[in-house]
Amino acid sequence: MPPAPRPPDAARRSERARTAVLEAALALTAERPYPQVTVEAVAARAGVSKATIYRWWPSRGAVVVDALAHRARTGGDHALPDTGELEADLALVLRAIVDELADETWSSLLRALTVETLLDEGLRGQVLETIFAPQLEAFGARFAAARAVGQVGEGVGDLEALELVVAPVFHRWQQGSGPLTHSYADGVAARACRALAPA
Amino acid sequence: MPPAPRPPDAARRSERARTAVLEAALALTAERPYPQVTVEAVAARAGVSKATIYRWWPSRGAVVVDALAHRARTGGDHALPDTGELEADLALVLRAIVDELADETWSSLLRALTVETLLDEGLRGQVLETIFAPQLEAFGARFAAARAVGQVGEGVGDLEALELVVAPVFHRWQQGSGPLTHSYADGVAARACRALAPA
Amino acid sequence: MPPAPRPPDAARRSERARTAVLEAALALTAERPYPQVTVEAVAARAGVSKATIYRWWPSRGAVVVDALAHRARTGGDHALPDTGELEADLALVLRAIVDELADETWSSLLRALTVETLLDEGLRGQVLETIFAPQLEAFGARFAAARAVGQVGEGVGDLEALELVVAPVFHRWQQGSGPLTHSYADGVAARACRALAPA
Amino acid sequence: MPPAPRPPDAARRSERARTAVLEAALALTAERPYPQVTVEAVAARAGVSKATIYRWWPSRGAVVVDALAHRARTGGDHALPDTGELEADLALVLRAIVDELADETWSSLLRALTVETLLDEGLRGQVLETIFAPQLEAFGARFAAARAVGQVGEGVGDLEALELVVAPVFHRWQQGSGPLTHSYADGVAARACRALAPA
DNA sequence: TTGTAAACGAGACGGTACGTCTCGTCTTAAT
DNA sequence: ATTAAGACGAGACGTACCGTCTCGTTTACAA
Repeated sequence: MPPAPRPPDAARRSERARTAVLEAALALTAERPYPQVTVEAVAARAGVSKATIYRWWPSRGAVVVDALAHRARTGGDHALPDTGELEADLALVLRAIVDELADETWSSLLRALTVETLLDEGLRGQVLETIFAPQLEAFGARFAAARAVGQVGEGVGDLEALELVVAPVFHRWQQGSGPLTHSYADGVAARACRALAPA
Repeated sequence: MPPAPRPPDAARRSERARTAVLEAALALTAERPYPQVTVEAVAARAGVSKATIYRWWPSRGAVVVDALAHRARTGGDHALPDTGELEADLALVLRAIVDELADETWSSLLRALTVETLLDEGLRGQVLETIFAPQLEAFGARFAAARAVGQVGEGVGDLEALELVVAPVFHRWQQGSGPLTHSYADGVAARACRALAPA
Repeated sequence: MPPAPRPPDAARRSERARTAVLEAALALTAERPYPQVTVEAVAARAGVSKATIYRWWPSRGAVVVDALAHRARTGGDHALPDTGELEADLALVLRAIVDELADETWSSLLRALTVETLLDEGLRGQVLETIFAPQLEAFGARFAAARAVGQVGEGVGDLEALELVVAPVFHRWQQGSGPLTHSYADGVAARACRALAPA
Repeated sequence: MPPAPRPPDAARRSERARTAVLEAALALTAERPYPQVTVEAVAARAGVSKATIYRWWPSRGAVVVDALAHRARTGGDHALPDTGELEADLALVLRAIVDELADETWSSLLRALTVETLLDEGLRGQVLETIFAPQLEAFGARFAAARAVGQVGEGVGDLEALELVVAPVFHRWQQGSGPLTHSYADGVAARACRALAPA
């Protein structure tokens, strides 16, 4: 067995380097085709040596996921609106999502994130925890409120409800199978609510 | 302008080479991590020179998409069962999909396909036409029958209906956010039918 | 055991690339400190890929040795002058050597060659065969003629005689222990002849 | 102009660290291929940080030269034997040199020293002063005695005489052009004395 | 304050895969 | 049946990154 390379000392880590790498990764991912987002390019853009990147992240994908997780973390709360009308609230959220997906910057980032999760099981888990879970929690809170006022039945779990709401939108975005408009968002919200309504 | 490289003569194309490449691509994609499915490896496995691959396909992604499209084409019909009960039929289809996704071979192929469509706009369109469209048509036919017997309302398009049915499953598969079981498939079918039912 | 990487096919080797590499190696070695003569720099200067260099040479040292051997090979004959007077002939040769050693270009090349032979046993043997041996032969021929006319005794081998003549000069060059002038060359030739003269 | 990094205060220098570095450098140089004698390795072996080495020595070569100079300094006197017979005394010395060169440890150190002097002009000068000059002096003393008893002529300087004696041996060692035996040493001594003898 | 420990920027290392380009060889379809 | 156009295999090539390494410097902590 090799002498087990001692892990780096996190206490001595340069915050400057860390931030520069994450920002460079985001910027490059947003502005060029993903295959051109190489570790080399990130290092150059960040003014950091490749060794520093490999010291702290195992792969390009890990950097990108970390960058997006970092942005998600610092991006403020994820709480859904609650006007008392679930369908209207969901429509609002879906319209926002649709708008984001229309933004080429955001779209590029999401594509990159998706590619990496498809290529690396570990990263998928990380995305699940750091990005997906908080969103599920936010949706769960809203669904709980809806259940309390009888807008959602008891038989459907939060995860299933969330999928009902967002999966069609992401599916369409990923397939390019149809337009992503506000009216489409409204329709998805309406259908989801019909499916979720108590029997 | 460069002298425009004369396109190869399709009439003289070696069917042996073509088949070998597609099969090698499928086999490699199924059996190893996708980044290791290189053109070089496909050529070696197929007993074909790299030049031959680049003569007929513009990229690795194109080979993989072609391979899967080929399999889809020759894979028999896509018609959905029609027992008169939409929900039961959809549940059956979703169970079959869930089973396929559980198969590591098929799962690998789908992951590779997804990655390529995310990285190349053109391939996404190709997948849409050669793989997605036939499935949409099959679903559309079944939905039409369901509408005829009043199990599906008039207000929902085929595409939206299809998304309602399959998007949650693929979403969960891609995120790894929950188990992909038969009972889950049944639940998705049930919720989709509630959403689709006439008002 | 790894699958033994098949050796490259020498028949297909690009003479252009080979020549460019050897010339670039010589040029760089002549014009900059030897540690800066990297494989990377040689490749860049030669307009050749690093892979090509590594395909055909195992190390930087091998390239440099090959380059110098190539130059020695194509550099014309090594025959010593023969005026009948051994001492005068040797003085002439040593003056030429001293002049070469004074040339910074040649001096750089020789330094590099020496470094590599010190670091790699195999290269030392190669230098011995391709560069040293021909010179020994040339000297040997002259010594034989000198022996025939009684200017050199029978008891001294060619190798020992050669060392007597050239070792002091190279030693002084390498140590920097004294000036390398024509009169010094004359002195060395004179002393060597006294040592070689028949008893 | 940068704030001119104050040179370290030699008075405060840790003798422990200095000794450990020099000894580690010698040990490593003796026991492994020279390219693997890195500053990192020396620091690790010496139980000293790299920064400490770079504070007191400008380069790896300087450490090695310093280490060998140190050993030479503390290695006792260099006086040559004087039995009244120059040739016998020189033969004795040359036999000792040949024995040393046969020792792989010593040979490794000398190879390293030679490499560094070839790569760095400054180090060559340092070696000349600290290692070569004392030896020249020792030889010079013996030659003076030999001149006094008429075994060496007046026309040959000490440096030239020294070269005549030792250069062939080092030349052969460096080239690997022939065996380094005691009888070879005797022959070199004999030839040198013939060359040095008064006219 | 010195020395240690370790992270850092720089950049060469040896190597993989890319996509292009000769080469001969072998197929193929139009003479 | 012959021929010639051209697809084929093989594989060397220039390019671009990979992930690792060493260098020499810098920073933060310990004695």
